[in-house]
Amino acid sequence: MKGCETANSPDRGRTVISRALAILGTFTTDRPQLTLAQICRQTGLRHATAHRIVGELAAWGALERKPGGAYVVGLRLWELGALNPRALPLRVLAMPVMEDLHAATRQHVQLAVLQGTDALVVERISTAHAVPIVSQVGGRVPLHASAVGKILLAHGDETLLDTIVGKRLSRFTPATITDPGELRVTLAECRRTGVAIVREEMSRGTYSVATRITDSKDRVVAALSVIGADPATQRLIPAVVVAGRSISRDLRSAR
Amino acid sequence: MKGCETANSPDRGRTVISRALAILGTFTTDRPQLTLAQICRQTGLRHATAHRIVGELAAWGALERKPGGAYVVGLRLWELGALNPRALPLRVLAMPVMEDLHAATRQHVQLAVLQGTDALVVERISTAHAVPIVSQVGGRVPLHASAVGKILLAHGDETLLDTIVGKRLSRFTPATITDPGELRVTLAECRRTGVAIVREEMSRGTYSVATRITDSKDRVVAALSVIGADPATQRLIPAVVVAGRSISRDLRSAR
DNA sequence: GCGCCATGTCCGGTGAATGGACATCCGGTG
DNA sequence: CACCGGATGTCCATTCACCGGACATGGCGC
Repeated sequence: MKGCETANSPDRGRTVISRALAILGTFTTDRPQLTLAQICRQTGLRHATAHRIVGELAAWGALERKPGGAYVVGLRLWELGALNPRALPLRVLAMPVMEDLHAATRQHVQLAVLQGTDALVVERISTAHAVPIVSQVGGRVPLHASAVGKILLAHGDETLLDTIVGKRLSRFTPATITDPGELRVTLAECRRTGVAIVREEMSRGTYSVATRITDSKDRVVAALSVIGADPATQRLIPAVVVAGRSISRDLRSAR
Repeated sequence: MKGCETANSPDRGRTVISRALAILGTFTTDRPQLTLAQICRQTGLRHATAHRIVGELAAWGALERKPGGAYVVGLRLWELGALNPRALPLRVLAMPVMEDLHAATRQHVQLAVLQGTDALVVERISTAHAVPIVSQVGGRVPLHASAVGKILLAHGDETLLDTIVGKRLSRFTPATITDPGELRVTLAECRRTGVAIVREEMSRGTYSVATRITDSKDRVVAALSVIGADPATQRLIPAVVVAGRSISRDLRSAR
């Protein structure tokens, strides 16, 4: 490999594929549907170009056109995404255990994996009467302020931690850890105990505990958490750990 | 110059995007991971071309490289696919009701939407002790031999039915409907009653009933089914209908 | 009517994509 | 160990698909 890491950042992509991917990248949870004009503005592409690319993507099923004329991500992409081993296959294994954990605790149960510099929520079981929480399936939560995030960060690459710290630890509540040193101590604790505890660090009135999920080679591939409304949520640590190890075991025997 | 069409591909897509999509399209539930060489064989692309495109897709996160060298669909695509309104958002609304239906019946519960000429299973709740079934989340089931499929087909475009009938109705069991006329009668019945009943038409020993899920404009957007092990599964029709209407109502108020 | 904006279509110049050739790395085999 | 077949990775001159300015269409409000 040559020193060719200057590929993407300087300007917007020159290759057709990068443009197509840029178009796909404009779709987010906040903006799940876009018109052609919006896509043009977002990507900076000429409308003729965007029109052609979007047309091709839509013809294949990567995008779909709604009656109004707006585009949404196509079902075909969902189908494709379902093949990712850390998403749906993991979920299929984890779901029964998550149900058990939910039944035993009556609290939100979350499953997340590492995606870039965030934790991606792959599955969640909620109760209508439990604490309202912001996260959603398919959404992201910060690594330094969530229980699942801390687990993933603690077992992640050293450079990942540097990246996270490097772009400053954003504050959500007074309890959010924003000091790099303090974060490192906390993460070391996570590695030692295998458990992460978060007390109102992401939003007031929510407490959560998380544990790791490992694959057959003992690599941490996901994190499992329970989210409650009071500090006593800590008492659920044993339940979470049991569930986490159960999923890890299923994962081991499955592959 | 042009004399290089060689053997396999008469006139494959010549645009870059179509090639990239062709590469993505080679990933299926049967072949969730592929090496570069396999991708080349599948798509008929030169390895230099595939190498470059795959590299670009992987850099963006549409594909991921496993330790062994094989590629899998990237988590970023799952994240994108989660934005499709007929996939995850629908699922979020349907899930609580599906749980209820599952609790009340102790049978498999399935949610499917129309994708091309198949029914795509978007969500499923299973029990370890229930009938083993072939379908899986992210997988497809035939429109003419499954309960969810019949519902979707009955309310689909007229041309869709022509297409399905046109490429012959494949037989899975002696009970599978393979006669176009008989199928049309069955579908008319589905439209009239709002319920589809399937008795061992897809696999022996499985019986299922399905109902439709409609959006705020009364368009059928999905189908909900319960799958049991004996003909008495029909007694669950009222439960399925109630659940289906409940989801439809939630769908109406949500958007 | 008229302007405004979004979408859709066309065509000539040109630079990104192609694919043949070469290089490297690995596991199997005589 | 030398050899081989197959897979991955890299390079570069040729050329053809892509780009984007320009024009056409269609809806909406004034």
